[in-house]
Amino acid sequence: MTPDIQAPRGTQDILPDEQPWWDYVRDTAERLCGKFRYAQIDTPMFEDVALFKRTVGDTTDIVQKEMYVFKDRGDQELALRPEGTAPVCRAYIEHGMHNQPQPVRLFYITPIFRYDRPQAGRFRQHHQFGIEAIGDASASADAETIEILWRLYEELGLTGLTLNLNSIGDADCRPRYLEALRDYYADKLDRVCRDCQARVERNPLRLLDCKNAECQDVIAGAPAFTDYLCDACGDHFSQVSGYVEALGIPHVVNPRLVRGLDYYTRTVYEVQPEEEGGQSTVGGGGRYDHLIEQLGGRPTPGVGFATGIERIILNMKRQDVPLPSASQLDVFVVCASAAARVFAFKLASDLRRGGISALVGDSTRSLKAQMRHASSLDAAYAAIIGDRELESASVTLKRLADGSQETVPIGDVAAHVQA
RNA sequence: GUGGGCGUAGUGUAGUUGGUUAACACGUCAGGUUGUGGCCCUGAAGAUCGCGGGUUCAAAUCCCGUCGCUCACCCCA
Repeated sequence: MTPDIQAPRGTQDILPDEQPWWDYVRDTAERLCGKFRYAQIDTPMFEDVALFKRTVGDTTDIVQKEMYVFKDRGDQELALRPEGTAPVCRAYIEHGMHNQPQPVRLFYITPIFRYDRPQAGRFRQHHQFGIEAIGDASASADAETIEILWRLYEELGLTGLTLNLNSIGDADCRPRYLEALRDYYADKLDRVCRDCQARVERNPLRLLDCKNAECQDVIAGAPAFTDYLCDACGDHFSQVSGYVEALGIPHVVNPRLVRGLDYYTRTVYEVQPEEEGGQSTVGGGGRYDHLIEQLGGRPTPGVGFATGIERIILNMKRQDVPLPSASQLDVFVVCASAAARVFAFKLASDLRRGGISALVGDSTRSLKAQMRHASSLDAAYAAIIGDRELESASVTLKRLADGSQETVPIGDVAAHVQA
Protein backbone atom coordinates (compact mmCIF):
# COMPACT_ATOMS: atom_id res chain seq x y z
CA MET A 1 0.00 0.00 0.00
CA THR A 2 1.25 3.43 -0.90
CA PRO A 3 0.93 5.83 2.00
CA ASP A 4 -0.17 9.43 1.49
CA ILE A 5 3.31 10.55 2.27
CA GLN A 6 6.19 8.54 0.98
CA ALA A 7 9.94 8.89 0.99
CA PRO A 8 10.97 11.80 -1.24
CA ARG A 9 11.93 10.98 -4.78
CA GLY A 10 15.37 9.55 -5.10
CA THR A 11 15.64 8.65 -1.43
CA GLN A 12 15.22 5.25 0.13
CA ASP A 13 14.76 3.51 3.42
CA ILE A 14 17.57 1.15 4.24
CA LEU A 15 15.62 -1.64 5.85
CA PRO A 16 16.93 -4.11 8.43
CA ASP A 17 17.44 -6.79 5.80
CA GLU A 18 19.77 -4.47 3.90
CA GLN A 19 21.80 -3.40 6.90
CA PRO A 20 24.21 -6.34 6.85
CA TRP A 21 25.49 -5.13 3.48
CA TRP A 22 26.02 -1.67 4.87
CA ASP A 23 27.68 -2.92 8.01
CA TYR A 24 30.00 -5.06 5.99
CA VAL A 25 31.05 -2.23 3.68
CA ARG A 26 31.44 0.29 6.50
CA ASP A 27 33.36 -2.11 8.70
CA THR A 28 35.68 -3.04 5.89
CA ALA A 29 36.30 0.61 5.03
CA GLU A 30 36.94 1.56 8.63
CA ARG A 31 39.29 -1.34 9.21
CA LEU A 32 41.21 -0.45 6.09
CA CYS A 33 41.47 3.18 7.16
CA GLY A 34 42.85 2.02 10.46
CA LYS A 35 45.66 0.19 8.74
CA PHE A 36 46.58 3.30 6.81
CA ARG A 37 46.07 5.50 9.89
CA TYR A 38 43.28 7.61 8.45
CA ALA A 39 41.09 9.15 11.15
CA GLN A 40 37.38 9.69 10.87
CA ILE A 41 35.89 13.14 10.51
CA ASP A 42 32.25 14.18 10.38
CA THR A 43 31.28 17.54 9.00
CA PRO A 44 27.84 19.17 8.97
CA MET A 45 25.21 17.93 6.58
CA PHE A 46 24.82 21.46 5.23
CA GLU A 47 27.27 24.25 4.59
CA ASP A 48 27.45 27.78 3.28
CA VAL A 49 26.68 27.56 -0.45
CA ALA A 50 29.79 29.57 -1.20
CA LEU A 51 31.93 26.66 -0.06
CA PHE A 52 30.80 24.60 -3.02
CA LYS A 53 30.46 27.37 -5.57
CA ARG A 54 34.03 28.39 -4.96
CA THR A 55 35.60 24.95 -5.02
CA VAL A 56 33.47 22.60 -7.06
CA GLY A 57 33.05 25.31 -9.68
CA ASP A 58 30.30 27.61 -10.86
CA THR A 59 29.98 25.97 -14.24
CA THR A 60 29.78 22.41 -13.01
CA ASP A 61 26.55 20.44 -13.09
CA ILE A 62 26.78 19.88 -9.37
CA VAL A 63 26.59 23.58 -8.63
CA GLN A 64 24.41 24.62 -11.53
CA LYS A 65 21.63 22.14 -11.25
CA GLU A 66 22.18 19.53 -8.59
CA MET A 67 22.57 21.36 -5.31
CA TYR A 68 19.88 21.43 -2.69
CA VAL A 69 20.03 25.11 -1.79
CA PHE A 70 17.89 26.80 0.82
CA LYS A 71 17.77 29.82 3.06
CA ASP A 72 17.33 29.34 6.75
CA ARG A 73 15.31 31.64 8.98
CA GLY A 74 18.28 33.92 9.35
CA ASP A 75 18.53 34.32 5.58
CA GLN A 76 21.71 32.27 5.39
CA GLU A 77 22.19 30.62 2.02
CA LEU A 78 22.95 27.00 2.71
CA ALA A 79 23.39 23.87 0.66
CA LEU A 80 22.99 20.23 1.54
CA ARG A 81 26.41 18.72 1.08
CA PRO A 82 26.76 17.68 -2.60
CA GLU A 83 30.26 16.26 -2.16
CA GLY A 84 32.69 15.53 0.62
CA THR A 85 36.06 17.06 -0.12
CA ALA A 86 35.36 20.78 0.22
CA PRO A 87 33.83 20.46 3.70
CA VAL A 88 36.79 18.46 4.93
CA CYS A 89 39.17 21.08 3.58
CA ARG A 90 37.11 23.78 5.23
CA ALA A 91 37.43 21.93 8.52
CA TYR A 92 41.16 21.49 7.97
CA ILE A 93 41.57 25.23 7.72
CA GLU A 94 39.08 26.10 10.43
CA HIS A 95 40.76 23.87 12.99
CA GLY A 96 44.32 24.74 12.12
CA MET A 97 45.22 21.23 11.08
CA HIS A 98 48.29 22.54 9.29
CA ASN A 99 49.82 22.51 12.75
CA GLN A 100 49.57 18.75 12.84
CA PRO A 101 52.13 16.45 11.27
CA GLN A 102 51.52 16.50 7.51
CA PRO A 103 49.85 14.97 5.71
CA VAL A 104 46.67 14.91 7.74
CA ARG A 105 44.85 11.72 6.86
CA LEU A 106 41.06 11.81 7.17
CA PHE A 107 38.12 9.69 6.13
CA TYR A 108 34.36 10.04 6.22
CA ILE A 109 31.23 8.02 5.59
CA THR A 110 28.34 10.33 5.02
CA PRO A 111 25.18 11.13 3.08
CA ILE A 112 25.55 13.20 -0.08
CA PHE A 113 22.71 15.12 -1.71
CA ARG A 114 22.28 15.86 -5.38
CA TYR A 115 19.13 16.85 -7.19
CA ASP A 116 19.56 14.34 -10.01
CA ARG A 117 17.06 12.31 -11.92
CA PRO A 118 17.15 9.00 -10.09
CA GLN A 119 17.86 5.70 -11.78
CA ALA A 120 19.55 2.44 -10.87
CA GLY A 121 22.51 3.23 -8.65
CA ARG A 122 21.74 6.93 -8.61
CA PHE A 123 19.88 8.69 -5.85
CA ARG A 124 19.18 12.14 -4.58
CA GLN A 125 20.54 11.08 -1.24
CA HIS A 126 23.33 8.59 -1.42
CA HIS A 127 26.30 7.75 0.78
CA GLN A 128 29.96 8.13 0.14
CA PHE A 129 33.00 6.75 1.81
CA GLY A 130 35.87 9.10 1.12
CA ILE A 131 39.37 9.86 2.28
CA GLU A 132 41.59 12.92 2.04
CA ALA A 133 45.35 13.15 2.52
CA ILE A 134 46.05 16.82 3.02
CA GLY A 135 49.50 18.35 3.04
CA ASP A 136 51.50 16.03 0.86
CA ALA A 137 52.37 16.96 -2.71
CA SER A 138 54.28 13.82 -3.51
CA ALA A 139 53.15 11.17 -5.96
CA SER A 140 53.23 8.55 -3.25
CA ALA A 141 50.27 10.27 -1.59
CA ASP A 142 48.26 9.90 -4.79
CA ALA A 143 49.25 6.27 -4.94
CA GLU A 144 48.35 5.73 -1.31
CA THR A 145 44.79 6.87 -1.90
CA ILE A 146 44.53 4.75 -5.00
CA GLU A 147 45.76 1.76 -3.06
CA ILE A 148 43.17 2.24 -0.33
CA LEU A 149 40.38 2.47 -2.86
CA TRP A 150 41.60 -0.58 -4.69
CA ARG A 151 42.11 -2.65 -1.54
CA LEU A 152 38.64 -1.76 -0.37
CA TYR A 153 37.08 -3.28 -3.46
CA GLU A 154 39.46 -6.19 -3.24
CA GLU A 155 38.58 -6.96 0.37
CA LEU A 156 34.90 -6.67 -0.37
CA GLY A 157 35.31 -9.24 -3.09
CA LEU A 158 34.51 -7.10 -6.11
CA THR A 159 36.10 -8.24 -9.33
CA GLY A 160 36.39 -7.09 -12.92
CA LEU A 161 37.12 -3.49 -12.00
CA THR A 162 39.18 -1.12 -14.11
CA LEU A 163 41.26 1.71 -12.72
CA ASN A 164 41.40 4.64 -15.11
CA LEU A 165 44.22 7.08 -14.58
CA ASN A 166 44.93 10.46 -16.09
CA SER A 167 46.55 13.80 -15.42
CA ILE A 168 44.87 17.09 -16.15
CA GLY A 169 47.93 19.20 -15.40
CA ASP A 170 48.18 22.33 -13.33
CA ALA A 171 48.01 26.11 -13.68
CA ASP A 172 51.18 25.97 -15.71
CA CYS A 173 50.32 23.53 -18.43
CA ARG A 174 46.57 23.35 -18.43
CA PRO A 175 46.11 26.70 -20.21
CA ARG A 176 48.46 25.53 -22.94
CA TYR A 177 46.52 22.34 -23.37
CA LEU A 178 43.16 24.06 -23.35
CA GLU A 179 44.41 26.40 -26.03
CA ALA A 180 45.47 23.47 -28.15
CA LEU A 181 42.13 21.83 -27.56
CA ARG A 182 40.23 24.96 -28.53
CA ASP A 183 42.34 25.40 -31.63
CA TYR A 184 41.63 21.83 -32.58
CA TYR A 185 37.89 22.30 -32.13
CA ALA A 186 37.79 25.72 -33.76
CA ASP A 187 37.18 24.45 -37.27
CA LYS A 188 35.12 21.43 -36.23
CA LEU A 189 32.27 23.12 -34.40
CA ASP A 190 29.78 22.11 -37.06
CA ARG A 191 30.58 18.46 -36.43
CA VAL A 192 29.87 18.32 -32.68
CA CYS A 193 26.75 18.46 -30.54
CA ARG A 194 25.31 21.68 -29.17
CA ASP A 195 26.55 20.94 -25.68
CA CYS A 196 30.05 20.63 -26.97
CA GLN A 197 29.78 23.83 -28.94
CA ALA A 198 29.09 25.57 -25.67
CA ARG A 199 31.78 23.64 -23.82
CA VAL A 200 34.54 24.91 -26.08
CA GLU A 201 34.34 28.24 -24.33
CA ARG A 202 32.86 27.38 -20.96
CA ASN A 203 34.47 24.14 -19.95
CA PRO A 204 36.68 22.72 -22.69
CA LEU A 205 38.01 19.80 -20.66
CA ARG A 206 34.58 18.28 -20.61
CA LEU A 207 34.61 18.09 -24.39
CA LEU A 208 36.63 14.95 -23.93
CA ASP A 209 34.05 12.92 -22.10
CA CYS A 210 31.06 13.81 -24.23
CA LYS A 211 29.24 10.59 -25.05
CA ASN A 212 27.32 11.86 -28.05
CA ALA A 213 27.94 9.63 -31.03
CA GLU A 214 28.42 12.56 -33.37
CA CYS A 215 31.28 13.87 -31.25
CA GLN A 216 33.27 10.68 -30.97
CA ASP A 217 35.25 11.11 -34.20
CA VAL A 218 36.32 14.56 -33.19
CA ILE A 219 37.27 13.41 -29.70
CA ALA A 220 39.30 10.54 -31.09
CA GLY A 221 41.52 12.94 -32.95
CA ALA A 222 41.80 15.48 -30.15
CA PRO A 223 45.16 16.24 -28.61
CA ALA A 224 45.88 14.23 -25.46
CA PHE A 225 46.66 16.05 -22.26
CA THR A 226 49.49 13.68 -21.52
CA ASP A 227 51.34 15.17 -24.49
CA TYR A 228 51.03 18.67 -23.11
CA LEU A 229 51.97 18.20 -19.48
CA CYS A 230 54.73 20.45 -18.20
CA ASP A 231 57.84 18.76 -16.88
CA ALA A 232 56.72 18.86 -13.28
CA CYS A 233 53.28 17.44 -14.02
CA GLY A 234 54.62 14.88 -16.45
CA ASP A 235 57.11 13.80 -13.87
CA HIS A 236 54.45 13.57 -11.19
CA PHE A 237 52.20 11.54 -13.43
CA SER A 238 54.85 9.03 -14.35
CA GLN A 239 55.75 8.65 -10.68
CA VAL A 240 52.14 7.96 -9.78
CA SER A 241 51.98 5.37 -12.55
CA GLY A 242 55.20 3.89 -11.26
CA TYR A 243 53.86 3.50 -7.74
CA VAL A 244 50.60 2.02 -8.93
CA GLU A 245 52.58 -0.34 -11.10
CA ALA A 246 54.79 -1.34 -8.19
CA LEU A 247 51.73 -2.08 -6.06
CA GLY A 248 50.51 -4.44 -8.73
CA ILE A 249 47.28 -2.56 -9.27
CA PRO A 250 46.11 -3.01 -12.84
CA HIS A 251 45.25 0.25 -14.53
CA VAL A 252 44.88 1.98 -17.85
CA VAL A 253 45.86 5.49 -18.75
CA ASN A 254 42.73 7.10 -20.08
CA PRO A 255 43.51 10.48 -21.64
CA ARG A 256 39.80 11.17 -21.93
CA LEU A 257 39.16 10.87 -18.22
CA VAL A 258 37.97 14.23 -16.90
CA ARG A 259 36.20 14.74 -13.64
CA GLY A 260 33.16 16.88 -13.10
CA LEU A 261 34.62 19.02 -10.36
CA ASP A 262 36.84 22.00 -11.04
CA TYR A 263 39.22 21.68 -8.15
CA TYR A 264 41.23 18.78 -9.49
CA THR A 265 44.83 19.23 -10.57
CA ARG A 266 47.24 16.69 -11.96
CA THR A 267 46.13 13.20 -11.00
CA VAL A 268 42.55 12.10 -11.59
CA TYR A 269 41.26 8.55 -11.43
CA GLU A 270 38.10 6.54 -11.57
CA VAL A 271 37.22 2.91 -10.99
CA GLN A 272 34.64 1.31 -13.20
CA PRO A 273 32.93 -2.07 -13.10
CA GLU A 274 32.73 -4.34 -16.13
CA GLU A 275 29.00 -4.20 -16.25
CA GLU A 276 28.00 -1.04 -18.05
CA GLY A 277 24.86 0.74 -17.05
CA GLY A 278 23.62 4.10 -15.94
CA GLN A 279 26.16 4.16 -13.18
CA SER A 280 29.53 3.39 -14.65
CA THR A 281 31.67 4.67 -11.80
CA VAL A 282 31.93 3.13 -8.34
CA GLY A 283 34.61 5.44 -7.09
CA GLY A 284 36.85 8.25 -8.19
CA GLY A 285 39.21 10.88 -6.96
CA GLY A 286 42.24 12.94 -7.63
CA ARG A 287 44.58 15.66 -6.50
CA TYR A 288 43.49 19.15 -5.55
CA ASP A 289 46.52 21.32 -4.92
CA HIS A 290 44.78 24.69 -4.89
CA LEU A 291 41.57 23.90 -3.08
CA ILE A 292 42.78 24.90 0.38
CA GLU A 293 44.07 28.29 -0.76
CA GLN A 294 40.87 28.89 -2.69
CA LEU A 295 39.19 28.65 0.67
CA GLY A 296 41.56 31.11 2.24
CA GLY A 297 44.04 28.69 3.76
CA ARG A 298 47.73 28.75 3.11
CA PRO A 299 48.65 26.88 -0.08
CA THR A 300 48.36 23.22 0.79
CA PRO A 301 48.22 20.25 -1.56
CA GLY A 302 45.74 17.44 -1.13
CA VAL A 303 44.54 14.23 -2.70
CA GLY A 304 41.62 11.91 -2.06
CA PHE A 305 38.73 9.89 -3.39
CA ALA A 306 35.09 9.17 -2.78
CA THR A 307 33.22 5.98 -3.50
CA GLY A 308 29.48 5.40 -3.48
CA ILE A 309 28.30 2.85 -0.97
CA GLU A 310 25.05 2.15 -2.81
CA ARG A 311 27.02 1.42 -5.97
CA ILE A 312 29.45 -0.82 -4.13
CA ILE A 313 26.55 -2.84 -2.75
CA LEU A 314 24.85 -2.88 -6.14
CA ASN A 315 27.94 -4.38 -7.72
CA MET A 316 28.46 -6.83 -4.88
CA LYS A 317 24.96 -8.12 -5.43
CA ARG A 318 25.43 -8.32 -9.17
CA GLN A 319 28.55 -10.36 -8.62
CA ASP A 320 26.94 -12.55 -5.95
CA VAL A 321 29.56 -11.61 -3.42
CA PRO A 322 28.79 -13.59 -0.25
CA LEU A 323 28.12 -11.73 2.97
CA PRO A 324 29.60 -12.87 6.26
CA SER A 325 26.96 -14.96 7.99
CA ALA A 326 24.43 -13.03 10.03
CA SER A 327 24.25 -13.41 13.77
CA GLN A 328 21.59 -15.68 15.22
CA LEU A 329 19.23 -15.28 18.14
CA ASP A 330 20.63 -17.43 20.93
CA VAL A 331 17.65 -18.05 23.15
CA PHE A 332 13.90 -17.59 22.85
CA VAL A 333 12.21 -18.00 26.20
CA VAL A 334 8.80 -19.58 25.97
CA CYS A 335 6.54 -19.04 28.98
CA ALA A 336 3.25 -20.70 29.84
CA SER A 337 1.77 -18.25 32.30
CA ALA A 338 1.98 -14.74 33.59
CA ALA A 339 4.05 -15.92 36.53
CA ALA A 340 6.36 -17.83 34.26
CA ARG A 341 6.70 -14.75 32.14
CA VAL A 342 8.18 -12.73 34.95
CA PHE A 343 10.57 -15.55 35.61
CA ALA A 344 11.40 -15.64 31.91
CA PHE A 345 12.05 -11.92 31.87
CA LYS A 346 14.60 -12.30 34.62
CA LEU A 347 16.25 -15.21 32.86
CA ALA A 348 16.50 -13.29 29.59
CA SER A 349 17.92 -10.31 31.41
CA ASP A 350 20.61 -12.42 33.04
CA LEU A 351 21.48 -14.10 29.77
CA ARG A 352 21.86 -10.80 27.96
CA ARG A 353 24.15 -9.46 30.62
CA GLY A 354 26.22 -12.54 30.02
CA GLY A 355 26.53 -11.68 26.33
CA ILE A 356 23.79 -13.97 25.08
CA SER A 357 20.97 -12.63 22.93
CA ALA A 358 17.54 -13.47 24.28
CA LEU A 359 13.87 -12.71 23.66
CA VAL A 360 10.81 -13.61 25.70
CA GLY A 361 7.64 -14.99 24.17
CA ASP A 362 4.12 -13.72 24.76
CA SER A 363 2.60 -15.88 27.53
CA THR A 364 -0.91 -15.12 26.32
CA ARG A 365 -0.14 -17.05 23.20
CA SER A 366 -0.07 -20.80 23.17
CA LEU A 367 3.14 -22.72 23.67
CA LYS A 368 2.81 -23.93 20.15
CA ALA A 369 2.54 -20.40 18.83
CA GLN A 370 5.53 -19.33 20.86
CA MET A 371 7.54 -22.27 19.62
CA ARG A 372 6.65 -21.39 16.06
CA HIS A 373 7.77 -17.90 16.73
CA ALA A 374 11.08 -19.13 18.12
CA SER A 375 11.53 -21.20 15.02
CA SER A 376 10.72 -18.42 12.60
CA LEU A 377 13.16 -16.13 14.40
CA ASP A 378 15.75 -18.82 13.83
CA ALA A 379 16.65 -19.09 17.50
CA ALA A 380 19.34 -21.56 18.47
CA TYR A 381 17.51 -22.57 21.64
CA ALA A 382 14.01 -22.39 23.04
CA ALA A 383 13.93 -22.19 26.83
CA ILE A 384 10.55 -23.37 28.05
CA ILE A 385 9.21 -22.24 31.38
CA GLY A 386 5.95 -23.67 32.67
CA ASP A 387 4.60 -24.61 36.08
CA ARG A 388 6.93 -27.57 36.44
CA GLU A 389 9.97 -25.43 35.77
CA LEU A 390 8.75 -22.70 38.08
CA GLU A 391 8.52 -25.15 40.95
CA SER A 392 11.99 -26.56 40.42
CA ALA A 393 13.69 -23.31 39.34
CA SER A 394 14.73 -24.92 36.11
CA VAL A 395 14.04 -24.58 32.40
CA THR A 396 13.51 -27.02 29.61
CA LEU A 397 16.15 -26.14 27.09
CA LYS A 398 15.50 -27.31 23.58
CA ARG A 399 18.02 -27.09 20.80
CA LEU A 400 15.97 -26.21 17.77
CA ALA A 401 18.40 -27.49 15.19
CA ASP A 402 17.99 -31.15 16.18
CA GLY A 403 15.07 -31.06 18.59
CA SER A 404 17.01 -32.41 21.52
CA GLN A 405 16.05 -31.09 24.93
CA GLU A 406 16.91 -31.40 28.57
CA THR A 407 15.88 -29.82 31.83
CA VAL A 408 18.59 -27.72 33.42
CA PRO A 409 18.76 -25.58 36.57
CA ILE A 410 18.05 -21.95 35.88
CA GLY A 411 21.61 -20.98 36.70
CA ASP A 412 23.08 -23.35 34.15
CA VAL A 413 21.28 -22.08 31.08
CA ALA A 414 24.05 -19.71 30.02
CA ALA A 415 26.68 -22.41 30.23
CA HIS A 416 24.58 -24.84 28.19
CA VAL A 417 23.88 -22.27 25.52
CA GLN A 418 27.47 -21.27 25.17
CA ALA A 419 28.73 -24.82 25.03
C1' G B 1 16.03 18.78 -17.74
C1' U B 2 14.65 15.10 -22.39
C1' G B 3 12.64 10.35 -24.16
C1' G B 4 10.75 4.95 -23.47
C1' G B 5 8.54 1.06 -20.07
C1' C B 6 5.86 0.20 -15.58
C1' G B 7 2.50 1.02 -10.88
C1' U B 8 -3.11 -4.88 -8.31
C1' A B 9 -2.98 -7.28 -0.33
C1' G B 10 3.57 -6.84 3.60
C1' U B 11 6.35 -9.35 -0.81
C1' G B 12 6.06 -11.71 -5.80
C1' U B 13 2.36 -12.27 -9.38
C1' A B 14 -2.74 -13.52 -12.17
C1' G B 15 -6.76 -10.88 -13.94
C1' U B 16 -7.02 -5.78 -19.62
C1' U B 17 -12.11 -7.21 -26.85
C1' G B 18 -14.75 -2.79 -19.64
C1' G B 19 -19.88 -6.33 -16.61
C1' U B 20 -22.15 -9.45 -10.20
C1' U B 21 -18.55 -10.71 -3.54
C1' A B 22 -10.49 -8.83 -7.64
C1' A B 23 -7.48 -14.60 -7.74
C1' C B 24 -2.83 -17.39 -6.44
C1' A B 25 1.84 -18.11 -3.87
C1' C B 26 4.97 -16.63 0.11
C1' G B 27 4.60 -14.08 4.61
C1' U B 28 1.46 -12.87 9.15
C1' C B 29 -2.18 -14.74 12.86
C1' A B 30 -5.17 -18.89 14.69
C1' G B 31 -6.49 -24.09 14.95
C1' G B 32 -5.20 -29.61 14.03
C1' U B 33 -7.58 -31.62 22.36
C1' U B 34 -4.53 -32.59 27.10
C1' G B 35 2.94 -27.97 28.23
C1' U B 36 6.69 -27.71 22.49
C1' G B 37 8.83 -25.40 16.57
C1' G B 38 10.54 -26.63 11.59
C1' C B 39 6.93 -30.59 7.12
C1' C B 40 1.68 -31.22 6.27
C1' C B 41 -3.70 -29.91 6.70
C1' U B 42 -7.66 -26.20 7.86
C1' G B 43 -9.18 -21.34 8.65
C1' A B 44 -8.68 -15.93 9.36
C1' A B 45 -6.96 -11.10 8.70
C1' G B 46 -5.04 -8.26 4.82
C1' A B 47 -6.09 -4.44 -1.67
C1' U B 48 -10.77 2.23 -1.58
C1' C B 49 -6.56 -2.23 -8.07
C1' G B 50 -0.42 4.59 -6.88
C1' C B 51 -3.41 9.27 -6.65
C1' G B 52 -6.96 12.80 -9.10
C1' G B 53 -10.26 13.67 -12.96
C1' G B 54 -12.91 12.06 -17.47
C1' U B 55 -15.70 8.53 -20.93
C1' U B 56 -19.68 4.79 -19.86
C1' C B 57 -25.73 2.05 -17.49
C1' A B 58 -20.94 -0.21 -15.76
C1' A B 59 -13.49 0.55 -15.32
C1' A B 60 -8.22 -2.72 -12.08
C1' U B 61 -9.26 -2.95 -17.35
C1' C B 62 -10.28 3.00 -22.13
C1' C B 63 -8.59 8.60 -22.06
C1' C B 64 -6.05 12.85 -19.59
C1' G B 65 -3.24 14.69 -15.61
C1' U B 66 -0.21 13.77 -11.44
C1' C B 67 3.13 11.17 -8.14
C1' G B 68 6.52 7.25 -7.85
C1' C B 69 9.61 3.30 -9.81
C1' U B 70 12.56 1.85 -13.88
C1' C B 71 15.76 2.18 -18.48
C1' A B 72 18.45 5.46 -21.78
C1' C B 73 20.54 10.56 -22.32
C1' C B 74 23.07 14.26 -19.24
C1' C B 75 26.28 13.94 -15.16
C1' C B 76 28.33 11.55 -11.39
C1' A B 77 29.23 8.01 -6.44
